[in-house]
Amino acid sequence: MSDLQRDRILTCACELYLKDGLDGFSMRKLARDVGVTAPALYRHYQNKEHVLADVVREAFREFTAYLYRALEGRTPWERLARAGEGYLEFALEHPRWYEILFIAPEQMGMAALPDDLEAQGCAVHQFWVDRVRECMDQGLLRQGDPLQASLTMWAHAHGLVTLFNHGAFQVDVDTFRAQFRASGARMLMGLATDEFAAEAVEQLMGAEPVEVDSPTVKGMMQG
Amino acid sequence: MSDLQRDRILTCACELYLKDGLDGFSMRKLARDVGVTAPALYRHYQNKEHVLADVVREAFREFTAYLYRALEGRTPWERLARAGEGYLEFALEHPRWYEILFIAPEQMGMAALPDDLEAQGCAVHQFWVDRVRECMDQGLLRQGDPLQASLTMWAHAHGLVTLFNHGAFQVDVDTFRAQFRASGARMLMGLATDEFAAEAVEQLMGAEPVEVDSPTVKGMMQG
DNA sequence: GTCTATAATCCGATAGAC
DNA sequence: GTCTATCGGATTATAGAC
Repeated sequence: MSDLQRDRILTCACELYLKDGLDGFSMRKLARDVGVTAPALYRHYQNKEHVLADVVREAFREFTAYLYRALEGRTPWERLARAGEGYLEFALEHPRWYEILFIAPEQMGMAALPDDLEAQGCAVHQFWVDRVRECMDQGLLRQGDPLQASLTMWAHAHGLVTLFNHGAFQVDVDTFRAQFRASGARMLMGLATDEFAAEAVEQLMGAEPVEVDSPTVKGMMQG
Repeated sequence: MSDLQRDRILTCACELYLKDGLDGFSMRKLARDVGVTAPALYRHYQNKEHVLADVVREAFREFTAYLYRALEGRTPWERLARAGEGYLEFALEHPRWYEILFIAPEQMGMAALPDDLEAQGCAVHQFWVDRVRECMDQGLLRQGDPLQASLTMWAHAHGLVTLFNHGAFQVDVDTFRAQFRASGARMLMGLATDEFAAEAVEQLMGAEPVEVDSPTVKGMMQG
């Protein structure tokens, strides 16, 4: 069942995407890179959309490889910290791969994400929830909903790497790595002073002890 | 020096961008909406790039209007909290405006951002640094570099709204508002337990008491 | 200032010969 | 399985008449 030519097309498609981005990706360019004419591609792929779906699958393979190395850590904290490092390194070393994980399916000409890709996103998010939960169980992170806490951490990390990759910070990569860690440390320690923290939280959450419903995370990515 | 037709074109351009996004924006569509043929537009605008630059200027006008209302707050904390609310409401009510503030200039066919837009971004970022600094001065936020702390808060907020607007969370808007506040509260209070916080920070920052260089923020947005 | 007409490219996808 | 040829569409932008 192996289709060598299809594999060759996918390889070229990934290279083309990494080189020119989603906007610069076209079936005609892809055909040129493969060394055939454009119609020949349609013998192996139904259309552009299906090619891009395979490219996203490759992006997930790369991404999870970086993340799951964190499981070699021997303590919950080590695993969480290594997962954060892996997230950062992936985003820095492969910004185009990182980008396509968060691109809306409509931008790729899809009505919705294929089910298997949606499932991949859920699995990655579950990985984060598990890393947070075991730290809570050990008393390293404050008790609470691990899903909520993981969203806070994820949003912070995603925001930082997105802003950096878009060039909003004029710093070199090593400086940014230090910033990323320092900012993570501020999140763990808290931005408010001890005296003000309780009051600030109360003002933000309202008087009543709030229990926000857990969101259903559709996938880690791509709505 | 008023050019009424140019104003009309810009109005239609903003409506077209808000309706169809950057990908769906073309000079032909714009001409159709204005009620003229495409070449007529080039009497008033040099090219598409210049039209889009004016659209981004409008986005900044809207954005700063939301933000600067926060200055009506009577205390530093009230001003900071209101700024956060304004940021959230702007991103929720005008996701397309929010989006274009962070789009890379190359995606709009520009080599770089016009100087005045770059300056707008810097001004907005300075606004945030000022909100943080006055809270530090009052002992509400931990002492430190206001620029660093503001980046942590900004990344967190940007990450959350980006993920929500891209549809990664399957929650309604009101639930997300509550999540946004709750997540902000977690950032102020800190994710780690009091017992673990110091150790975690030390492990993240290294043994030596670290002073990360302040990044030069090129503009709040758009590298 | 607006028009018609057009240049010059690009795109995804298909029909049908070989 | 690949080719040539082509359909049908998009785009930015310009030349020149009115």
